Amino acid sequence: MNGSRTKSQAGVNLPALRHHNAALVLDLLRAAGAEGISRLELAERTGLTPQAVSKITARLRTEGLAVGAGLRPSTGGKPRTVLRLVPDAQFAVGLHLDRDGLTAVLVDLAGRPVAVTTAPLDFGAPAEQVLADAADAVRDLSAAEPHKPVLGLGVAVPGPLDHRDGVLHRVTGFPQWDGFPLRDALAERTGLPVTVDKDTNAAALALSLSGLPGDFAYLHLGTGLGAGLVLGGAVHRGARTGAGEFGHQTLQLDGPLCGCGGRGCIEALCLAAEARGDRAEAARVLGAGAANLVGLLDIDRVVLGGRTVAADEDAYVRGVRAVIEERAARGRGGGSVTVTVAGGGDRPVAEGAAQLVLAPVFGRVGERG
Amino acid sequence: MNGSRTKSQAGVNLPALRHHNAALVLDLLRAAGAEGISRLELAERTGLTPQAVSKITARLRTEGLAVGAGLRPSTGGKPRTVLRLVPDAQFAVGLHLDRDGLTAVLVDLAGRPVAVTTAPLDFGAPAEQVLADAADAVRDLSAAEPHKPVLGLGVAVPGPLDHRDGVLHRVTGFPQWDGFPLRDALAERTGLPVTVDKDTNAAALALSLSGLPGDFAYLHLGTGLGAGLVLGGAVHRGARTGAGEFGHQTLQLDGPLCGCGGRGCIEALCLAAEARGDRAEAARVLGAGAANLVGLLDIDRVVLGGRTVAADEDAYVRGVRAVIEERAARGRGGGSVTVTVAGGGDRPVAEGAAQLVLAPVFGRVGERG
DNA sequence: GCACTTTGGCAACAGCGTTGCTTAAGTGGA
DNA sequence: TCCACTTAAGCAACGCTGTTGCCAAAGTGC
Repeated sequence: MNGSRTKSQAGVNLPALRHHNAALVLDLLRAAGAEGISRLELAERTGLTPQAVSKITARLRTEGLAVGAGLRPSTGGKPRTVLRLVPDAQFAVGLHLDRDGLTAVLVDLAGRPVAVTTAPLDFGAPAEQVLADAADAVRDLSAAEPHKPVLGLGVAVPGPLDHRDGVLHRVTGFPQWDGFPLRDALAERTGLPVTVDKDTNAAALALSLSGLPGDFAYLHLGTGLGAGLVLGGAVHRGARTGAGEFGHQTLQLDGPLCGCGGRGCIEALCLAAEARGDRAEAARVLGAGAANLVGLLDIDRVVLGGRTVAADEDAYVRGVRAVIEERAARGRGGGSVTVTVAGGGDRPVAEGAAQLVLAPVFGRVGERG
Repeated sequence: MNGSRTKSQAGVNLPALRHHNAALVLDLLRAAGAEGISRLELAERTGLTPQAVSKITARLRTEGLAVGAGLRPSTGGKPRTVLRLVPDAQFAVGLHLDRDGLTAVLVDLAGRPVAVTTAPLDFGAPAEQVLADAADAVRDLSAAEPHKPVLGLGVAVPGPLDHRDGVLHRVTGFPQWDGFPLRDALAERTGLPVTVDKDTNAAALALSLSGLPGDFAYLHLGTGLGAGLVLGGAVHRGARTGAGEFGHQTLQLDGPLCGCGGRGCIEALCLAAEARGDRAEAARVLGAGAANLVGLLDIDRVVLGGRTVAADEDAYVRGVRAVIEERAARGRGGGSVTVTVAGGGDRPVAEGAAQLVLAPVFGRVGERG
């Protein structure tokens, strides 16, 4: 109930209250997974009374979003009824448009993929062609569950864009997309509500909704270096969806020239080390950037991903962890920061794109969303 | 209504809804200042119906928090009644404990100081002595408005701490404060509810509530270098209130040794340049760090403050702005970032400390607060 | 002076979570 | 086997929220 106030419109009336509490309960059901959760646990976690939870879950059951799933062992009285989300009540489509390929995935309410399509893609081709290919993939995928509602289409793209109106800015190397209204164009072709976001934000959202606790940064090292930030439990996009520009942070004042025109950028240093086979140095550079980020934002975890990291996960995790721990030892000895890798290569990006659609169902809207 | 979900307890019932909407209206009244705002504008801004706003403002008027303040010019019908916050209905005390001095300020609901006290302070003295001095200052100040309620005491301290339980961690150079429960100790001695935060966060909060729009970073360059971040309209504190560790970001890999034990920290580079009289280089270094931050978080504005900046505001603003603009020109040409200075030296810190108490009244709670 | 516009309060209302109570469904000792 | 006890969950009444429909108040302008 906090966050930006600048645009206002934050007044809450009864329908909004009802929707909020229902989303809250749905989110807890989702987090509980197949094991389920009892009404009384829901009441305890939400701060609502058990009776209120009973009413809310009754509505969810009539809508087909929740069902009973057995009983808990008795603790001396009537056993608790366990409630569970019905994952295949609704679906969402995620679409990852990359420079050289397209991945589309149909996920259920629990975020699990039920159908996947991949296809080569020339992102430099005329917009009409790219849009047609994308719309075809989405249409094929939607047919996989013909009788269940598809809530919408989430799209992850590499370049800078405006998350609110879904208009692309100039994607590096593909000037023809500058100013292109991708959201509206795809909405028209697919007939679905469309949400667009950066690929790193989608990956971070997928990680956040997959149960990763606390605040974290997702660092993606592939052909470039970018970051997705989850702060206060929500994806931080910034005023212009530009947050996460990590690769061109200056890490070496007056250092070697980078392709962006700057000097001493993390991306340039890191990829140069990788190119000359010095993986330890690449990891150390990435670690220094990660440590900067950890200190600045006081996050709990750093998650590494991308093709370059996937090639030698251990080396990168060890190298990054070493730098962060060394710096933490010099500062306050407080909470330890976890360094892990995101498995699955680029798959999380497409799934995260689908989560752009599902997140609002569970009350998980980004700040300034 | 977004933000962290990990700790739950986010269920909203009718009293919570009422409180939220009342705080929302109060915040708009505060932002409108002495000019006031009409019921219909409030309705438009909140998304509530005019009748709901009428009910809410009627309650606020009976509580003495709002009053009518004249009429707007008619636009062809009955003129709108303007409502205005009653700033002296309630007060809050802000306390800034610095290494060598103490500043206490009594502010009204509008955040305006009505009484100020400064005193020398030896932060290295025994805790009992420091607490007694602080409590005395607070008591004297509260007496300035004897018949009006003082909502609480906000305290800003230099070192790392936990904002939630108000316990200090080891303040650099003052090991005796490590683990000291400052919040509870001061609450006992003053009889007021106490909120504790880092000095840079307090300054950032003061700037945010004083009407600075959008997201921004406050960079404080004095004896050290720190930052306060306002993201999504709220102060970002991070998991352990440690966010804003800016001075020891690595900006020059393997650069000169810093007092913290690291190499190439912004603070070391910046203060070294300042020490040898090269102010342009100091500003350039600060600008490089600021540009990193702007890119990472996609913020709208950078605010500079602190004694070192105050000594030559123009040089720092120009230097920082130059680096940010140069880097923006290389990236997407999007929204321009504003670079300004926070006037008033250290005064905003004490006022921001008081705002720690006032912020919840206006529904302005930090994430994970 | 009268028609019109706009503001804002009054009264009735729908719907939210809460409270008080009852029923359902177990455990465990006599 | 029975019965007292415990715990879970629904029913009914309720208080309070913002909303809706209506009307009085207070201006403008022909």
